[in-house]
Amino acid sequence: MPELPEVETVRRGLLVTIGGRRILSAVLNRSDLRRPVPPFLAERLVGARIGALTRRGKYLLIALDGDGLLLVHFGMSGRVTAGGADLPALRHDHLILTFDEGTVLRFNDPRRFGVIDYLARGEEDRHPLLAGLGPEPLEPGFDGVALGAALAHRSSTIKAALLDQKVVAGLGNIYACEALYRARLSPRRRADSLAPRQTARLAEAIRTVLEEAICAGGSSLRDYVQINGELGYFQHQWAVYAREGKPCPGCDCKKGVRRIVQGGRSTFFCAKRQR
DNA sequence: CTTTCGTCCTGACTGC
DNA sequence: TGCAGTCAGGACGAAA
Repeated sequence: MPELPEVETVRRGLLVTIGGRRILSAVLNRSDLRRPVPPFLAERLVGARIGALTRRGKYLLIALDGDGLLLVHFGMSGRVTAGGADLPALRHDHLILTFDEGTVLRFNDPRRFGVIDYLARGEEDRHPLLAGLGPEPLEPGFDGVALGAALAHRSSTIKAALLDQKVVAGLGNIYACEALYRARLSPRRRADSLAPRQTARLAEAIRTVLEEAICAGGSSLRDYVQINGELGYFQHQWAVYAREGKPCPGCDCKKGVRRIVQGGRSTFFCAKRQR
């Protein structure tokens, strides 16, 4: 479930471990991920030096000298770890990169919902996976007005809308639930029913929950780890997610946190506090 | 156009 | 202990 904070944590970790390094070897063990990995990927990577490391929504973009970009999406179970050459190869290590000075980077994804792709620099805006993405919630332009515009004329629930990457890039199930809790908005509200002050509150809640999660190194539920293998610890700060029946931290309601299913996804919320 | 639903996949967990 | 069944969920494509 790597969402924006987890991808951002990986990006920052990679900055330190592989920034400026040269790729000595690239081994692609299997290419049948969510979409096929380009067959020429490995040969393009060998010899390349790592340039800028950026992120768009839940996508990690690793620039290579020359004119290429390595695009990585973690899907459900993807993880990237960096270590020495002594680390044993694991099942589901789909891409293994060895760098000068001996660092070994592994992309591991048991469920293979992840994506690895290669694109030319300047193609970012046209790439099918990136072209339709909504605003970056941590960029300055993201506020209640922008969010309100994205939610206008949407009849779906606000919860479903927040999971739509066209509305805002980077939220998944965990942070959508947590942001709605912080904004005191019911996940069952129609997306287009929010008043301006409510969209402002929600935009601010999205921003703060993501920032706090990044500070905590992300949330570790089952699969996610930071690139050094350590767990994130934001899961200890969840107010509602995966806390069905437990007391809501913000009020004394008897029922506690409730779980409902929306669009096949679990939603956790406090019916008293969120309206 | 928007929205919903089924699908992909494997590991962790539950219940018998 | 073992095995079958269920569940989790990001994003796409098809259908409504």
